[in-house]
Amino acid sequence: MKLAKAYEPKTYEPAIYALWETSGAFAPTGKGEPYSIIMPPPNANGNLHVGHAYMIPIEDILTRYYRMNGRDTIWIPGADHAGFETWVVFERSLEAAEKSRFDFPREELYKMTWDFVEQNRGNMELQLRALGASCDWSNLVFTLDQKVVDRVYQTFQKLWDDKLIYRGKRLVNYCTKHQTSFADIEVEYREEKTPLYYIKYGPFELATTRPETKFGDTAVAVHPSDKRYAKWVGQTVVIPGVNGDFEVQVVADEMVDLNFGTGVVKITPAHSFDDFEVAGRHNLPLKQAIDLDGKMTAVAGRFEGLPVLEARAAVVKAMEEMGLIIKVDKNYKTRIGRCYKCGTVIEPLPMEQWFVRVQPLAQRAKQVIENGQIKFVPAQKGRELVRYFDELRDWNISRQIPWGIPIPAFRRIKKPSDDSSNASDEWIFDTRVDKEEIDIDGVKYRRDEDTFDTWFSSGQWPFITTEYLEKGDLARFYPTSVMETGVDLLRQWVARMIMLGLYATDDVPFRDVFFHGLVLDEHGVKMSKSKGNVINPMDVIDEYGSDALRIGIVMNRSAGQAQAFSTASVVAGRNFCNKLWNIARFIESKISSNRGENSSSESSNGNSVNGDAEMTGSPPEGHGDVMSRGSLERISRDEELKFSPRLPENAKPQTIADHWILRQLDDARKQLDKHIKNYRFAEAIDTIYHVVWDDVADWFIEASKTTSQPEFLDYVLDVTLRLVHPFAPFVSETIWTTVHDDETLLIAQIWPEKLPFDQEKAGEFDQIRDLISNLRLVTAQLPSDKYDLLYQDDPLIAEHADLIQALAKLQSVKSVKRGRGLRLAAAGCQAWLDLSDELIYEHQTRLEVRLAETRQEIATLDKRLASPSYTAKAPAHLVEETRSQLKEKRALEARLMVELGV
RNA sequence: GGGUUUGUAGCUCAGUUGGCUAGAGCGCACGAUUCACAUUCGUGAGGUCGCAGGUUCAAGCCCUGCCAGACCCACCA
Repeated sequence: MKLAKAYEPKTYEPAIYALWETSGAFAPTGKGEPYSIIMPPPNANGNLHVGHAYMIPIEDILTRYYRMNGRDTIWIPGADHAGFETWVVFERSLEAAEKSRFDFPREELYKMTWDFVEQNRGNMELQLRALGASCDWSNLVFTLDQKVVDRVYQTFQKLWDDKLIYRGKRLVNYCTKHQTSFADIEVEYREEKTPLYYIKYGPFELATTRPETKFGDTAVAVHPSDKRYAKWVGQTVVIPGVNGDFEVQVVADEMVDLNFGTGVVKITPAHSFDDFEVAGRHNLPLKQAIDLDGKMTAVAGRFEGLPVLEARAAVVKAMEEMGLIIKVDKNYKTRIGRCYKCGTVIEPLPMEQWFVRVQPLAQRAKQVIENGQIKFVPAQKGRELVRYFDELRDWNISRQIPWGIPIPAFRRIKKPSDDSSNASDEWIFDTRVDKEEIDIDGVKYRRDEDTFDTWFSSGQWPFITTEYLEKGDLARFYPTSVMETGVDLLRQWVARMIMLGLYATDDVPFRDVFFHGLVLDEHGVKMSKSKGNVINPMDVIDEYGSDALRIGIVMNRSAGQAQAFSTASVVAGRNFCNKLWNIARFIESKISSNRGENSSSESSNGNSVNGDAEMTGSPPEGHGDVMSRGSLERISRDEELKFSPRLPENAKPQTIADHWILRQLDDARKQLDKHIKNYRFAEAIDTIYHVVWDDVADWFIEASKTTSQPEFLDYVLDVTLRLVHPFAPFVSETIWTTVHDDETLLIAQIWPEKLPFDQEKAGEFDQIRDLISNLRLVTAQLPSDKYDLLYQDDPLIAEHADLIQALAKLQSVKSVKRGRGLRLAAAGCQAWLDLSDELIYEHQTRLEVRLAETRQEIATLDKRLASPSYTAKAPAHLVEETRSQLKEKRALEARLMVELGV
């Protein structure tokens, strides 16, 4: 059978994923301390973007790591109905069919959107699988699932009963095209040029960019300390306008900037957020001049019905004719809010909406963060939230799109005879939202047509998905262990989860929060469709493999920081997988040749025994072999599979290299534990990358070639695969399932515990390594040739002569009575490189440089130790360290001097 | 304007409570190589850690100021 030289991810990944999924390995075990992560639900009918390709690996590393550590682990996937995103796409498809939302009742629109989503659904879930997400699919939650709706209604009712919900006329950011209001964070502000009109305004002059809102003016404001206008404050003045005279009050308010324009501001409470606040402070009436279609209302008189911009032009013209315009600054620039989807200018408009009285919730959330009950990574994000909670204003939870959870509220239909003045009595809570009208004791009510802000439901996500309040099977996973999400969702999502979690469950929704930063393009520029610099993670997987993408994207990245995507890192990730693959190929070949001597029929598929073929067999066979495993009952998660390092009697570490590699792997294990605990994923990748490449491959495997012991090699591979698995699950599992014929899966194995090694022997290998490095350094400078190493009374060299000869590529290693040639500067050895005088002479300059460097270092250390304040104040162990360093350097200096023959 | 954050090798970035002789990947230079891997191996060059002060025995890390960039919030009618 042809030997596949390289690891081909595409050949194995889908089969490996299917194997995991069908084995039941993703499900919690019900044993051990719970560990839970809830996946921020990707858009159900969208595609994953490169941000997901960062988020999913992080969550998967955590999940796999804690699963291997014997925790009762669940990672709950989700799918988001993506209210607004989806609605925009769907509405565009309606427009394409020359239809509009106004042609259908709400139920039908909802159903149509549902079907639309259904058609486009599934991609996202396949892509999560391609990324290797080991999430529990059986517990996937869609944001419009009945259980979500039920719980959201109960929370709404609780808020309602606690008088934390109210109906208020508030200015909303309104897009007249989408016919919906937006949260502040959904409005995009851009600096734009717009004329600033200086106008005569009764006894005043003032500047405005929006003359058409004049019909909604109910006051003018001046600064309280402005002497120029003090006499007017409190009076009502008559303003001649294009529709005749009208009256406004003069009020004094701090919001006015003394130095801008004339220091006088016209107040239009219905169409400006600031003015609305001023109106609140001074009890000013609201006059609406613009309606929901962006056209002038009846208060505009003869301008009624004109769209805003036309009205502005017409009003300006009329004012010019009346001589009310003093001057126009055409180069004036201001920030204008626009709809982030369609670019329409956002109008501040007064609307009746549902609001959550948010401060009581916010203050509680703030307290929890200040008490340290939720750990933030990076920590400053917690402090940012504390400030945010203090400033947070009441939360508008109404949205005017049909694609969402209907608000369960009905308003009494007034009869002509009614004279109801108490507004709060008109609304009732009722969940029969499928009915347009309901009848209670002969009184008819009409439902609110609005839906909830998606953040209102996703803010309850942790306790909804775990069915905590319903005391469901997953309730033990609440609060969740960690919430992993993007920094951009700190306020809109994380803040709301904390507030609503505390409110509904009296507990924090999660213990830790980890924020990942934005993934930028290769040049550090934000990705966007319009710029055409979007990287599709599926293309990357296609070219380099899933593990490569995962390593490449997690490598060189720190929490909360926006950082560039690097193809070079993905390439490094792919090379790493290939390296691991080849380590396994090498070890497998040693094991199988060993087996070949002892037994005759070990192959599980009945083919002739050939390790290489088994390991790298062409895809159909490999695939079949892989697929034959993994039914649920075949996976044993029981005690006997526990990793207690299962070291066979004949696989004990023997050589110093054996002890050394166990020490290196054990160090790596400890490092990985620390890094994962601290959410330092880039460092963890770095650790695993180097222990596998530098230590296992470059030193241990190379050393093992002189004294091969297959059982021990097998053991090293076993440990290595376990350590690698959370980071590169596909390649590690592919190797595991191929080299083991015991039906186990790596995903269900236990993380290594302390490894058995002899510290002293490991140290001896360090010495040999040092000598080999030294030899390589010297010979690299010499003409390419093979040289002889001579040693004198050196048992360590004598014992490991073969190893040194092989790794340093020497011609021979010989014991001599008296050394000659170039004395080597490696610590604690009596060795010479047998060189001619000419070659020693050529090498001398290098040695001189090295000697000078060493002397410089000695001087530095000397100086440090000479300072009495250092020896007195620095910690004793550091002073001791400095002393031993100095001693070493002095010894090196002496050896170098011997080499140089000085 | 308020706040956060970044500035470390040619590029992308690490550097956890100050102990560093400042690291990694990629790139670059030189050399090697039939038999696990050219997606390889060995060796090396390359940094006054944005600038200027300060604290300390010791500063890439702490403090102050400045320069340059990014982001968030608020916003002038």
